[in-house]
Amino acid sequence: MIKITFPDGSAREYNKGISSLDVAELISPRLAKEVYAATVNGEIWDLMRPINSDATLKLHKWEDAEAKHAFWHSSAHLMAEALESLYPGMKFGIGPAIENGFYYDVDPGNDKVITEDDLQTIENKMKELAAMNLTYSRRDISKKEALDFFSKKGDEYKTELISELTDGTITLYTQGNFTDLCKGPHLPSTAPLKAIKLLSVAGAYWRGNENRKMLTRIYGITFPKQKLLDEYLVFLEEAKRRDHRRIGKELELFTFSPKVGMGLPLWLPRGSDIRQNLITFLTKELRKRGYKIVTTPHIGNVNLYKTSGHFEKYGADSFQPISTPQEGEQFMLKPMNCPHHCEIYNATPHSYKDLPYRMAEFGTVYRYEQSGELHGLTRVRSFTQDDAHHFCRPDQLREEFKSIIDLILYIFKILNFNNFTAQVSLRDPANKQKYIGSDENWEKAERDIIEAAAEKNLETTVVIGEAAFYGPKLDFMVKDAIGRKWQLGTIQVDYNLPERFELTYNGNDNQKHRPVMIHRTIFGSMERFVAVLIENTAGKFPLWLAPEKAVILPISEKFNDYAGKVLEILNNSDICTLIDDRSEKIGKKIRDNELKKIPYLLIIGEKEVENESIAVRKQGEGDKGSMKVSEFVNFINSEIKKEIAF
RNA sequence: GCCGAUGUAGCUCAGUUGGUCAGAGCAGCUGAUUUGUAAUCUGCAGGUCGGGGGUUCGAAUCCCUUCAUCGGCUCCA
Repeated sequence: MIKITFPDGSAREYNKGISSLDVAELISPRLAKEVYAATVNGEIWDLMRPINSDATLKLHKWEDAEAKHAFWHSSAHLMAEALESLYPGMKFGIGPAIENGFYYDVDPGNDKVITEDDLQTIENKMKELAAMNLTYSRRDISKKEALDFFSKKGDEYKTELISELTDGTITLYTQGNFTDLCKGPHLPSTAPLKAIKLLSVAGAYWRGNENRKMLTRIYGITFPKQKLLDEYLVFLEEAKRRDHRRIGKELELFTFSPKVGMGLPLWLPRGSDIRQNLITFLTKELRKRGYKIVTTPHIGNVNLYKTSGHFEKYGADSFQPISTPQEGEQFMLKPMNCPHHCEIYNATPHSYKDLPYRMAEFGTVYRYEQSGELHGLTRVRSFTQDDAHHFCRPDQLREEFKSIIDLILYIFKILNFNNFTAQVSLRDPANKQKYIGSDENWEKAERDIIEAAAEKNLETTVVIGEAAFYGPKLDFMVKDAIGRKWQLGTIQVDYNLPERFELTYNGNDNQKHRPVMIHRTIFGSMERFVAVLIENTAGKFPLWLAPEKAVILPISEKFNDYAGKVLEILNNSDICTLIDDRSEKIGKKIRDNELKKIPYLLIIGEKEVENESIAVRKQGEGDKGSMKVSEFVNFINSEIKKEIAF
């Protein structure tokens, strides 16, 4: 007998070799139907795998990520089986479960192409196979056997993977006629794979290496119930409706023109107002916190970037230097603001008493992003960073870093950004040539970041190898409507540029000392931030950000005169207001302006003219009763104050 | 940059296998209506079917090329 301990601490005895599924079955047959994987002694296992010694056991139902993982991983194998039967000779790369579903990378052969038109056929085949209730069986195998098996099959991708594995750790899984290299875990059988949907097909480099062959990646998702799949598909549709590219067009916020150039956003008046409202707000906040605002040109001499090291690192992949009629002069569109800011620092002498020097600029930069990478406002070739550089003494670094974390959290809170994650990005110690600067400085900077985040009780994930080439960083990430992750704010420690630009300050010992530099953004860029804001709010911006606060709707043309007077009063009171004096019925005007997401609709008819008032309707909420115009002015101002005063 | 797909009026989309196929709704402009909380009615105008080239008696439809967009990959100072 062996003892199995459950998560609640209770324990029971079972026969040696019992499977997790049998344990579930003994607890309740219904539970057995709902579990998809198990964690045995901290390791995720197949339900069928025999437990041969005392163990802790947690059974995973659909709600658990572990269950979904096994479910989708088994689905990937099922898809592979379907593909193999439909396309004999197809070769297989890898086919993992992902956050939402699974994919498989396949090589259909040189003259074959799989397109979205083929997905239905593959899907049907999967359904057919799933209904056969095939069992997934696990087999330990030696490296040699594994290599023999897959080279016989002609699957060079699998043999490549196996050749890098250690002997004794290799397992195969088989269901039906399909056998795959896999460490599992899997479902007991294909029976639970009831609702199947293949979503898209895309290209993906083998092993993520752009120099290697491009395979075909097929994405799909499965659920144990059709209802869950239907809900997921509805969710995807809704997400598409929140896409900032779509809303940006509908609400006339921004556009792109092939004539101007791809990835170069054109801000329309309404989008520009939102952007400007953000800038005004943040500028005010920065001044309160001791920042100095500076302005620098959009280009800089090539030598500036040679000094900074950016030219060597990124010169070849940038917009190429601009030549002038004068021989030998070359300028670059500025890809970042830091070198300019270093030279501003150098323009005046600094005492240790004056540090930290916090220098901020809404600086527009230009980066040559690959054409296939451009994406709405989130990935563009020209964008405005809410950039700042803190020049401080080494002993101030920790506090300075923490104050920036505070600022970012404060701004996110005002904007109701709750779903961000914080990521500490460190260098890859195995790949030091990618970075510049001494080991000592790197280690110190990494320590400072980790400790500052910890002192601020910030929950972070640590990612090795994601650091900037000059220093480690703390990034704030958010997800867009359809789950893609974007980096917004970032805080980066840099010992390198101060060295290269020979920045100094006078210490209390009257000697020259080297300051440390912190690069930081809060929004990241105005473009990306507004994009995320659009998707967060679905275009219904908070009052203080809305381009127009109100629109006046006269019930008929008879009231246009009075409406015009109200319009003038509101606009003179800095409450940006529109008027809709078309010869339309009031219902139509309300509908049209509701759809424009203007926060307040002010209806004016006979009653309002008589009482010198306005009937206030709040967007999305309906009639709020009538008010005097002056009352409305006060009301709007106090509402705005509530939104941005914390 | 790479793989695949898409590109028809300002917007959303119809246009079977090449042969009155250049259409609809919304938006716009006309005129009528003068309206009380999510779509009043009439009429008009709008596109060399992304651009260029080709096949054909005939191309929105087939082929080539180019530009742009979309989904991924790679990249992201």
